[in-house]
Amino acid sequence: MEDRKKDLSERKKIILKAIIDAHIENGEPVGSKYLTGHKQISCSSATIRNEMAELEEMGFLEQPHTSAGRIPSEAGYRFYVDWLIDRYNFTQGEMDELRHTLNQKQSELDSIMQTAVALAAKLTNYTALAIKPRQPRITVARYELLRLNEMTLILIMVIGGIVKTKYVHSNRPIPNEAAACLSAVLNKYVTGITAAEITLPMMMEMERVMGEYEYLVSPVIKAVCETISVFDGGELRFEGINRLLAYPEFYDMDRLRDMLALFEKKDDLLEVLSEETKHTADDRVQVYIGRENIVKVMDNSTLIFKAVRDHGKTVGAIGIIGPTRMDYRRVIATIDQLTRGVSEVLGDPSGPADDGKNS
Amino acid sequence: MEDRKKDLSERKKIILKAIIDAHIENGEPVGSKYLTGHKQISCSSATIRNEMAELEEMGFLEQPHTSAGRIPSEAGYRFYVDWLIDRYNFTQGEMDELRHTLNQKQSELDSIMQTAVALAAKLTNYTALAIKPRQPRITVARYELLRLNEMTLILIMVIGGIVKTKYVHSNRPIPNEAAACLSAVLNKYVTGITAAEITLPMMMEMERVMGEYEYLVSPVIKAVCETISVFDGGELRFEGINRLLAYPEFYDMDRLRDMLALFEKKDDLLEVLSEETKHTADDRVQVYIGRENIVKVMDNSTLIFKAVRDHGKTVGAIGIIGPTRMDYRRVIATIDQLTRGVSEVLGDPSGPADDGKNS
DNA sequence: TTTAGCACTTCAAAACCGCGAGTGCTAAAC
DNA sequence: GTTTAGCACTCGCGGTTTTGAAGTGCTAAA
Repeated sequence: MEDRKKDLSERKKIILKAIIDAHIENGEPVGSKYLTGHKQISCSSATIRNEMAELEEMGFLEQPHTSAGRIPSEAGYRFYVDWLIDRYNFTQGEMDELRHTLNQKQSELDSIMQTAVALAAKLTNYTALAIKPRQPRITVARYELLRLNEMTLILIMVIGGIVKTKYVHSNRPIPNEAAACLSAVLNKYVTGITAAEITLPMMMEMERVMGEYEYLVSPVIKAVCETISVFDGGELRFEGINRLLAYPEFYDMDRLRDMLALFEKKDDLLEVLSEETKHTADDRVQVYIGRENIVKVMDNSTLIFKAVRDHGKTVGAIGIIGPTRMDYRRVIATIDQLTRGVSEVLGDPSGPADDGKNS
Repeated sequence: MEDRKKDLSERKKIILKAIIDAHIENGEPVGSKYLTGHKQISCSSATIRNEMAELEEMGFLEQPHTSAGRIPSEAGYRFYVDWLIDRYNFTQGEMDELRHTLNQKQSELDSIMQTAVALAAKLTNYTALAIKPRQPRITVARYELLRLNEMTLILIMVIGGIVKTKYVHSNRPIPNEAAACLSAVLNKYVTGITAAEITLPMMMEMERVMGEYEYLVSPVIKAVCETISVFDGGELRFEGINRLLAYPEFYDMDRLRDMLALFEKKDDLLEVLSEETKHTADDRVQVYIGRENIVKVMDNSTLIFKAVRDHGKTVGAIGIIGPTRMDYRRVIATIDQLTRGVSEVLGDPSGPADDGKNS
């Protein structure tokens, strides 16, 4: 990797950066003449043309057609993000707003993520997403049952620090003491194991212990399994979908439709993201440019996200999605600060630590 | 109202209906010659032209420009929906699918609505929406507190048949017995009243009763209020946003953007819908055409929805949103059947009753 | 190695044009 | 009085042509 940095002469780097900056700014192909005005470049347009031709040969630039300027290729953006980009500094005001908004609603992870993702959309003006990754081996830490009425119980489960509730309807009246009894049994037999690990002998054992209330075991266990399977399914939430339309690259109806379909189907993207958020141990902002994304629809889009940690454990991720031509500097910085902020609100000490380099 | 029906001669009605049917079908302005082929119309194109001119004068039709055919005006659609439309009959297959899908997931209102709205989008091929209306005077029926760990309680509330949970963090250790004690106090003092009705004297009284645990009262009450205010905020969920793009009337980027923004902001629409769902006592499918909608963005769109009742109480609504030119027949029938189906699954006896006329 | 000059390419927007659909009107027919 | 045929007129749509600007690659000189 590091040697690739040396592949380019200093002047080529300046030119490449200037081209990408300009293209990000206005979205149009940039020509040699335009760069003449750039302060760090002091050669003529002809020289720049030669350099550009070489940069194209190397795969960092491409031409929509002869006689248009150059636009960055995916490799170009990749090089830019990896080596050329400089750090974006938030103004104090922006930082304040960010902190303030996040601290507003001091409560569940869910609502914090919701605020954060809304903020991400607003600050970057791209479509933002919040990811709750799949958790294939999730277990219940604790059960509690309440008797709601004659025929209905409320089943309360503490799963991965989150509380989930579910009704359980019975076809026979439920005596008052049955609820407490059943919670005790559940807590004894089915804590710390996954849904798949609940075996028939276990259920029979529970029914034996429950004595005359054995008829409640089966519906409750069914409810437990259902809840777990819904919970570990992961979740993907979008905010600011309409912001896509602000960018000419999404003016193509077909692409737009595909994109919206992607947003609605969620499964594909969730799959990918669950993998990524789980595996990447490092705490960097992840940047996937164009075809680096596994989902075909996102060929011309960039996905940027970073995991949110709560006391070292990955509990989700926040990111944005937009055209490959995007303001990487600002977006990367925003996502970085935002995830830090969320961790902070969650009380994670590792939050404010700051290293800055990103991949 | 009824006399307006007489305003139009039988022939005019046939012609108007034919025009609207044709326009719904193919989206293009329909001319006099085209109607000659219609089976119920047996006069020449010239006569039809005269009739059309009169219908235009009355405000039921309009011309995009001279020398184009006519398209229905909003008043035209309104008349069509009120008087001209005939009933759409589902095939047995369609009915079966509907029932079957709805019965799949026999559980919470939330997930039933989710299934229903997905089904609505699929069946109609328009964007579907599920509404949980605002409930300004919501009260908690029952409280329960669990001690999660040293410093945290889980607050469980039964609100309007739904269970909500929330963490309460304390700054002092919480003894085991405090939870039970506090639930008893909550159940005694703050059931059946709205958040606004919790007064300072009441809180002081509770603190007195709680004795040494009085430091828990304030954070818990705060949590209660927060939860209530979030809960009665109402909810609006969309499904199938990408289906908008299938219709040429949304090919205009600006309109599309506005529409998506509407979907994200939700507040406006929720406001309107909460009002409507609450006030309309009757069990009809509601149809709002074009500028009949209070929200300006929806000028060229139609909103169709119907309340979902659970044992007589309105618990939500399901609807669709689409271009003014839409297949009213099918959509109205679909929404009607769908809400009936949901009520049925919820166990509401009034569900399957069937009258059919709609406004 | 850099630069000025020039011929060439390509696309985008504007201008143009003909076609066809559909109308309104008038006058004749029923 | 109502219906119909006929006709002149209008207007937008789609395709083609024209024009112009932008930018390149190459060559030859500095």
